[in-house]
Order: sequence, then structure tokens, then C-alpha cells
Amino acid sequence: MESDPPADASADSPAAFPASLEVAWGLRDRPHKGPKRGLTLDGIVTAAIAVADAEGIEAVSMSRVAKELGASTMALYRYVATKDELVMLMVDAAIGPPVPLPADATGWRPALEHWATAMRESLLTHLWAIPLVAAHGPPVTPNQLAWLDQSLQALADTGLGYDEKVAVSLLVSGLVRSELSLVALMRQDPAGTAQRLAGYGKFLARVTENGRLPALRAAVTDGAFDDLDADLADEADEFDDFAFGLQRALDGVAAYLGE
Amino acid sequence: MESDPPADASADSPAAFPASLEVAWGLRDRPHKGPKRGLTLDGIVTAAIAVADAEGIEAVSMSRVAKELGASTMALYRYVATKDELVMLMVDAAIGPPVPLPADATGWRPALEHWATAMRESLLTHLWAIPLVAAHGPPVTPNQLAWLDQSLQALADTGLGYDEKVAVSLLVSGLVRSELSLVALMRQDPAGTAQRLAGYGKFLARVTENGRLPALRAAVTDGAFDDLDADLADEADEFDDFAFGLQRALDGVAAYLGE
DNA sequence: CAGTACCGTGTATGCTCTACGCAGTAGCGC
DNA sequence: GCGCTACTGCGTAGAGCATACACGGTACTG
Repeated sequence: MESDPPADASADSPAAFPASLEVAWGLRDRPHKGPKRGLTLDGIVTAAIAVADAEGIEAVSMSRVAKELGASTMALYRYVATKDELVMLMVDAAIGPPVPLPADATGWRPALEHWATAMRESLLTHLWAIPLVAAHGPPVTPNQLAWLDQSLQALADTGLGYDEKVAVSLLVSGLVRSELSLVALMRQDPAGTAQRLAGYGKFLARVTENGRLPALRAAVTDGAFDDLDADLADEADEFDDFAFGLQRALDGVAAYLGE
Repeated sequence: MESDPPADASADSPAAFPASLEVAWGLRDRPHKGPKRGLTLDGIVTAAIAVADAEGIEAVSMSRVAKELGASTMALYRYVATKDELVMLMVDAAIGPPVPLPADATGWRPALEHWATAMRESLLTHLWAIPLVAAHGPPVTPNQLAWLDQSLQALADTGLGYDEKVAVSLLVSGLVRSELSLVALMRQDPAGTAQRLAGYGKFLARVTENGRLPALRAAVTDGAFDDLDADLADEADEFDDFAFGLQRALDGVAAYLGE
């Protein structure tokens, strides 16, 4: 919108933030001199996500995405400077915009619960994105920053400092991602992993035989890892790591707030 | 092909866990029929880690590691079935064995504090390993399981169930990794990232100009992101996200325990 | 001593990202 | 209306990657 006369957008921080990012933020009014563009950054990202959802992130190559769009491989490089940039935008699109707070979620705690749960569900539909969320440095993409904004809003009335708010946000999102990274690997490759998981208890039993990992051995002989494969079929009455961890984390914040 | 005489170690769980893993656990008594082996799994992993430490994980290729050892690329495949296996073992070696509890750390809380801090410090010396810790499914390598064992030990006297202990462990390790993944990206590429970080505050100011991310905008105008680049030079009185998050998480566990 | 299981290696395949140059297009200043 | 020129998509090509496979040599087993 407003372009400051002397301070051009990308002029102060030279080449620090890629052009595709500016497009993603809608900050790029293209003068459009040459031929009409045949593709869209959105379209490219969408196609790439479709491939990732269907066949996993490792199936996403520049040539594969281009084929999906009926374009040549190199055409994509007119929209994205590098594959990493594309991946960054894929992750942003995968997490999507934050889900608006329901009306009955008043107070920081319900708001944060909503935030964490909604984020978890967004990522659950794009499992490949989980390890990549934090892989591109501090968040710079629209949706990622919108999520951050929502968590800051949730904590707005707590009187916490910004450093503290960000730290709480980090604690909760860390929980989401670490729990999901386990779930993800179980679901992404159900065939292989279920089989592997079925043997996981046995494996742990074998490697703890020598008694050098006593606490783990106790857990194993107690049967803590016996039903992992059953869980995959019947997730009904399974212990919910995520909910438990989330409640502990929020309890900790509540205690800090003197509640 | 492979010939499985009787009940070989890997016969119960067929092909579920790779042979190199058995070697890492010291469960492989090699009959050693052919010529003497010129390399060691340990040596390969050590060389690979040296490359990763010096030049980053992306510099680790099979041929690069082989060159480091004065061997041919394909020689490595006599010790490791796939590059992914090598990476898994690299991560295990990178986190190292858990640091023994100091004598004065009695009770679950000091023990968990020690656990989290020690893990953080281990990973700090091998930043490339951070995104990879959870990338290979549930932990199966010796050191990773030893860390898990230590956390279970820390919680042994709390009366928590194993599910709950594991969930607490996940909460804390999630915090460690998510905080580190930010730190990592700042340090790994100091030149580029410091420059990028210097512009981060300005960038956030620009994209929040339209007022659509009000909480974030408030934080930005409040100067919460202004000193990020200064932090790199002078980390003295910087707010410690990790310590703050850890205390909140442990407070939450304490509350659950009725303490 | 023969058999054979295993070693390290060279070659080859197919994939990846991306640098570069080309020919064609469409808006701008005249 | 007419170049100028910035911009388009594309073909080619190069470097690097993981790894499948076949080969000749080695040292233990029967």
C-alpha cells in the first residue's frame, strides 16, 4: 500500500527476505511488463502440497510439481528463487490461518487450549509439514505469524511481558510439535511402522535385558509398550499424551500467574 | 541372499530393525569369515559427525564421509544399509549418553531440571542434530533410550503411571527441542542469520502495518523484537526462554502431584 | 585344501537442484 | 504506432546425490 519514498521495502534489508515472501504477503504490485504469467505462486504451492499430501514430502521435486502444473521445471524458478523457498511457503499454507476463537472461549486458558488444539489439528492433515515448521528460522510467513499473533492475543490480559508471552507460546507449540512428530511417523507409513511398532515392545525388552536401563526395563516389563500396535487400530481409550502435557503446561502458567 | 540359520537376533522381528542398530547395541557377534574389515561403524559415524560439525549436515554425503576415511563410497554400505541409517546413528552419537545426576540433585524436580539442561547442552554442540532427533520414529538407539531411561528414573518416586511419565518427558524434551531449533538457526549461519535478524524487527513492523495482527503489532511497537541482533553479541541479560518455559512446565507437573 | 562367505571397489543408473542462454511477448515512453 | 526493454517460459547442461550390481580378492570353516 504505502511505499515510503526513501525507504523502499527491500532496499533497507538487502536481499534479506525473498521476493516470493513479499508476494505471499501481498506486498508486491507487479508492474507486469512482459508476457502474461502463466502460473501463480498460490497455484504452485497448492500443487506442491497436493503432491506432498498424496505421496509424502520426499516426492515433492521441482520437476514433479512442474509436471503437475503442465509447465516446465524451470518455469517454477520465475516464482520461487529456490526449492527451500517453495517448501517454506508450503509449510505456511499447510498450517493455514489460525482458527477463530469460539465465542465461549474467554480467558487466556481456554484461548490457549483452543490455540494448541487447532494447531494440532491443522498439522494433522499435513503430517509432512511437522518437522519443517521450525526449519526455516523465526516465523516470517503470513499464517505462521498469524498463529503467533493469536497466541499473543490469548495472553493479552495476563499482564505477562512480551518475552514471557513468547516463551509460553514456545512451550505450548513445542509440545504440539513433539507430540505430533511421534504420531506423524506412526501414521505416515502405516504398513511399515505398525509392523515396526508391533515389535517395539519386544525390541525394548531385548535391549534392556542386561539391566542397564532399569527404569525403562521396569516400564517395559510393566507392559507400557505392549499395546502400541493395538492403539493404532483402536484409539478410543488410549492415554492422551497431548492433552496431559497441555494441561500440565497450562497449570504451570496458571501457577505463575498466581491463579 | 541372507541366510538365517536358527533363531538369529533379527529373526523374531524380521527386518524391522536394521543390522547396524544391532551393532550399535553391541548385539552382533560377527563370525568374521571373509577378509578383515577395514572400517568401523563407530569410525564412520565419528567421521560423519566431524563433517557435520565442521560444515553442516548438508555437507554429509556418503562420498564425502568415505573420502574422509580414505575409503570408497560403496565401502560404507557394508556397514550401513542406507544413508538414513547412518544419520540415525549420527544423531545418537551426537546426543551422547545422559550426564549422570549430580549427588545433590535429589527429588524429581532437580533431576528433571538436570535432565533438560544436560540434554540442551549436548544438542548445543551438534546443532545440526536438533531437527533430526525425532525424525526417525520412536527412539531405538542406545543413547536416546538411555536419556529416556534417565527421565523415567527422575520420575520414579512420583507415583505417576508410565504413560504420565512418558508424557512429562515428552513435554520437557519438546520444550528443549523447540527452543533449540530457534537458537540453532541463529548460530548455524551467523553471517546470514544475524543480518536477517537485524531486519526481523523491521520486517515485522512492515507486515503488521495494516493492523491485521494487532497483538503482534503491539509487541513490535513495544520493541520486543528490536534487540534480537544485539542478543547475538551480548547474551548476558537476555531473557531466557528455556529456563522460563522449563520452570512453567515443572510447576505444572508439581501442581499435578499436589505439591 | 576346497568351499564359501564376506570384503572393498569401479561402474552405471537415475534422480536431484539450478545456472545459463534463448526466443518470444507485452507494456512503456516517444 | 513503434521501438525499447523488462519479463516470460523453456531446453540444455552440469554437478552432485544415493545406491544397485558385478567383480576379484581374502581368510575362515569344514
